Amino acid sequence: MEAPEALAPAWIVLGRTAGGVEALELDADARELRRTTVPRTELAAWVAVRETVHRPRWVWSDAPSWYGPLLDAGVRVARCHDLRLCHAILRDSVFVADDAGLRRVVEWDATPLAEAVDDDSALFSFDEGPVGPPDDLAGVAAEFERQRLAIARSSEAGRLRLLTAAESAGALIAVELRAAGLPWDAATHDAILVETLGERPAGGGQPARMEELARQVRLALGDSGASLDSQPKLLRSLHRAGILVESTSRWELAEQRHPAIPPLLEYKKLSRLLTANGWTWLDEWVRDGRFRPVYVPGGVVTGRWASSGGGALQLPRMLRTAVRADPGWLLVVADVAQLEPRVLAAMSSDAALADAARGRDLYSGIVESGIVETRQEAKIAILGAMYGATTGDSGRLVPRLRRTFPRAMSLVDEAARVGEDGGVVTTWLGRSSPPPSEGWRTAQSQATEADASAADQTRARRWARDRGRFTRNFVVQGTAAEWALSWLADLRGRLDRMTFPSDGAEAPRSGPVFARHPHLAFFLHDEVIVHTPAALAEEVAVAVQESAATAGRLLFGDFPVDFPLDVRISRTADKS
DNA sequence: AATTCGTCCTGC
DNA sequence: TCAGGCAGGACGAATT
Repeated sequence: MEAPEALAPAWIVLGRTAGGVEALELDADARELRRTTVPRTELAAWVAVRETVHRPRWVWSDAPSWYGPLLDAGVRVARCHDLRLCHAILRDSVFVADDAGLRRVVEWDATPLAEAVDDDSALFSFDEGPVGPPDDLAGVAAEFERQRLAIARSSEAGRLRLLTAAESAGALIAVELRAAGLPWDAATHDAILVETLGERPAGGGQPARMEELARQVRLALGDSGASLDSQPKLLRSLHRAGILVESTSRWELAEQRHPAIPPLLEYKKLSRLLTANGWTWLDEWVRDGRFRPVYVPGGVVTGRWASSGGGALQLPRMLRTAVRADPGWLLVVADVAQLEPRVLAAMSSDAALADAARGRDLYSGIVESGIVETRQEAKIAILGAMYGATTGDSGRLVPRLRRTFPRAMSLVDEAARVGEDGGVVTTWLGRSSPPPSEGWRTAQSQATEADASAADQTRARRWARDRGRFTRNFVVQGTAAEWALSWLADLRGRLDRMTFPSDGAEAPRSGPVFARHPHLAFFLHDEVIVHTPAALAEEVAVAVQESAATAGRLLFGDFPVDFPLDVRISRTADKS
């Protein structure tokens, strides 16, 4: 080999120069081994060799800008450290006491890359500041050293290592998900649209069924010119017809008894489908049989992913039959049952809640424990506990949970108290909530002064409770996101190790990089879809389960909580 | 004319 | 389906 084993790099830091790329190879203790300049055109091949020989952790400013082009060139890597994402975590984490100067470096507080990339004007504007983090080797290596030290000096170094590794794995997976795409059958989608909306109008105008429904509504209202697409105008038309609603929202309309209401509700439903996921969406987002949304790891304060473009977070259920595996391939669709309460049980060491959850539907387990009558009650009670409900059925049921699951409830109650007091809360692995805004703190301190008005005090209390609900949910939602990232990262590794049957299915349309392995095709909070050669589908289904168990052990050790999955093997991603 | 705000609906 | 957390996107209306 070209590099002697003794000099095998554990880390390779990449930075950009005018003509190409500079690489700094480091050993396991981050001591410098070599510096190399690589012409841009040779980067993919250079990376491929080192990946094959050494499997280093690639250290770069951000995964999309580095890994996107590498993947396009057919090169995958196993591990990376995404400095931009990890900076955001370490900057805010209360587990970082000695930050090695990390919090003083503002240039790494860049806007999420997807925003910068999507906004063409940012490329040409000079007054909006940097669109991305620093990218020269000196700047990148310095930030890496700060992050390395910040983690190493933390009393919770193990958790932060896990979190930064999981976050970085997520960064790779997000790029790969976009490159692979979700197999999408445009013909099925079109058939659903035609069946639901009616034929697509040739020369503009509305689909046939919507047109007919609109006619029925106008007839029933006795208002031939009624506008159904403008909320204020529709509201006025309804009032003129004697339908005295305060809004045009579905639940309020549904309470009314009037012949115009059923066709109006149906019209609104169809209108929603047409505008959000109609033919325009299909033309714009589905190419070559793939839906390729932009995933934004760490895009949500809690650590959940966001998405940008295509509405990947809101694929309507009725379109899931359009998600269709390539010929000879299958989809393995898996989601976790009640992830968040299970995570809560584990992080609070609440054995009673873990018992109620074990091996079955958690809500049924709570019913069996006797504190509520029905599964539905159990569900709204648990959701109320995690979201901070104080009124209604949910708020009424929460006190019962407090008696039966005191440890779990005190964890979320304490998180809410800290938030109301202006404090910071932290997930299991160390992602901390942002501190309260200046305006929030000002409102709180003003409300305690002698001349504070009743309105000031009311507002301050409301804002305090709002923030308490946020921090209450933050610890659970954020830790669930950490579990999900661990699940995903472990699964990715298992899928890569599976061998493609040589005489098996034809290559998928996902591109050459994904032609030889089952690969992740979709991820949303607690659900994954794997696109796999049919012969490997059973093996993939097992791997998905094993990865869930591994994620549980990785985060919570031996604490006896399980994470049962609903796993389906199918041509489509239909939910039964 | 361009940008921001508010409403509504989808997902977890 | 209301309450109670986190999102994205479309659209019309209001604002600049």
